[in-house]
Amino acid sequence: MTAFDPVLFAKALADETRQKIMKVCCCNWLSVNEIVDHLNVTQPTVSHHLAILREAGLVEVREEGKQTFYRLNQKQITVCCGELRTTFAAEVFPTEKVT
Amino acid sequence: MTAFDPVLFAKALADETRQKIMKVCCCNWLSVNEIVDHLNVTQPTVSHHLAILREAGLVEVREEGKQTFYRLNQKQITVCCGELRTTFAAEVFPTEKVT
DNA sequence: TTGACAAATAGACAATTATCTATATAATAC
DNA sequence: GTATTATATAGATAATTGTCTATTTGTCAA
Repeated sequence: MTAFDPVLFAKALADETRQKIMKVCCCNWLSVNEIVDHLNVTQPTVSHHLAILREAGLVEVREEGKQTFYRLNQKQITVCCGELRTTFAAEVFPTEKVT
Repeated sequence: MTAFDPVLFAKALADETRQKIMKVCCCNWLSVNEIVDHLNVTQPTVSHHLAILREAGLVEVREEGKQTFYRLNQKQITVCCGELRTTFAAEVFPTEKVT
C-alpha cells in the first residue's frame, strides 16, 4: 500500500473526460471500446485517460481474451475523499454548535 | 449557492503549490505576503493561485487596510469531499458485509 | 499462418497552465 | 501632495497535458 498522494488524486480527477469515464464505468465492468462508445473521443485518448486513472488506483482492471475491462474503484474513491478531507479539513469548525 | 462542479473542485486542488497554500492557511488568517514567506514562489504567483482557490470557493477572504487575508474554507472542503464521494462512490460495496 | 479485432504505445500538435518580470491599483504614512 | 507598502493584473515564456493519427502488440478464429 502506497501512501496517499493528494496531488496525484486531484490531478487524476481534474479532467472532464476522465470524470465522464469514471461515471460510465462506475458500477459495471466495461471494455475500452464500450467506454469509447459513450464518449466523443478516440480509443487512444480513452486508453491514455484510463492509464492515468489506473496509476492513481481509481479503476480496477480485468483482462479477458483480447478485451480489457475497467471498473471504477469506488472503495478507493471513498478512501481518497476521506484522506482529502482529513488533510485539509481535519479541524472542528468553531461555528458548529455541539448541542 | 452555485451547484457543485467536481471538475472545478478537482482542478483547484490539482497543483502542489496550491495545496501548500491550502496547508499554510488552513487554520489561520494569513496575508498574501505571509503566505509568500512560506513558499518558494513569487508574490504574483501566489496571487494567481489564490484567485483560483477563491473562484472554487476554497478560501475565505478578508480585506483590512492594504492587506488581504486568506483562510482555508474547511467547511467547504468537507462539503466538496462529500459531494465528490457521493458523485463517484454512492453505491453500497458488494464486498462489504452488512452484519 | 493469415486475417480481424482490441487495446496500448509513439509521436506530433494544440490548448492549458504555472511561472516569471513589469506594471497598475489602492491604502497608509509622511 | 509624495513615498511606501501590499496586492492584483498584464503579458511573456516554458512546461504540462489532452487530443489526434499511425503503428505496435496481443488474442482469437478460420
